[in-house]
Amino acid sequence: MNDAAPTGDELVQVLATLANPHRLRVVAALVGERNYVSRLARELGISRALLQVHLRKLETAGLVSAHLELSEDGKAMKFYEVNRFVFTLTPEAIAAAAQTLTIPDAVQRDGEEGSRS
Amino acid sequence: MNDAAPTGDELVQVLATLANPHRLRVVAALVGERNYVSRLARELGISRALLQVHLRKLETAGLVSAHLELSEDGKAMKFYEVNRFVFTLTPEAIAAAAQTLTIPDAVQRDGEEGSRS
DNA sequence: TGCACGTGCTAACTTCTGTTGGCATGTGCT
DNA sequence: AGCACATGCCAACAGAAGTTAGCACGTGCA
Repeated sequence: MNDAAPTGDELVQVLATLANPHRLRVVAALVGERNYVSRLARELGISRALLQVHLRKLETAGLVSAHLELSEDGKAMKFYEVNRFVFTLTPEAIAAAAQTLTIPDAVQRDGEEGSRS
Repeated sequence: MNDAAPTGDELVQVLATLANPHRLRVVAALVGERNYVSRLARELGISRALLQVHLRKLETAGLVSAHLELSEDGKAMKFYEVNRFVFTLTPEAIAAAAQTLTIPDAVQRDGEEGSRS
């Protein structure tokens, strides 16, 4: 989740996760200000159910992380915060990542093995 | 298409475009080696129709560019090559981009404009 | 003429994703 | 008890995206 070359699949996942206005806003809202689900949903003006889905995707991609906490009045609240990450997208970086993509399904011919850097 | 802060919508488009194994491979195949559609399709092992769709997306996102050329034997061939681009993905960059996202759909109420920060 | 090779397009199917709404759980306070 | 607020999950729909197959057009060459 750093600047080191990500695998193709990781890259695809991160990009797919970030390629969504809602999730971009979620990340933006979380920068420098951790928050819990319900409140975040209110601030962003979207439903909790929807936000949860997006948060889950972000978390799965490793872009945000969550931890459950108990507020003073005993309520369980799930706080989210953004992780530090840096992804640099250039043709070369993509070319490198593409070589580590898992094979769609088929051939993977023989003379091919030296694949992994 | 450079390192300068992209708008939210641009970012979303680029990320969505790159968030696909096939398109990653296409970009990879095009790095340092321009190619024409039919040949590229053969090399990648995918159908021309499919490749065309992906190439179009890549082109729309500004990641590759095409120009029609006539081969020596008079055949019209469409050559593609990758554009130079650099996108740096960090929480902060995303936060900045998110602010320039076009409104999802509805209200865009009046007192809303100075919204952020 | 017929084949090989290049281009482009579109209709149709399948699969994935986003989104909503409802219902369940739990707590503290009046 | 009833309300407000927190969490979680799931079924269902709508729409977007990926993919295939087939057709059109063009050229050069045996």
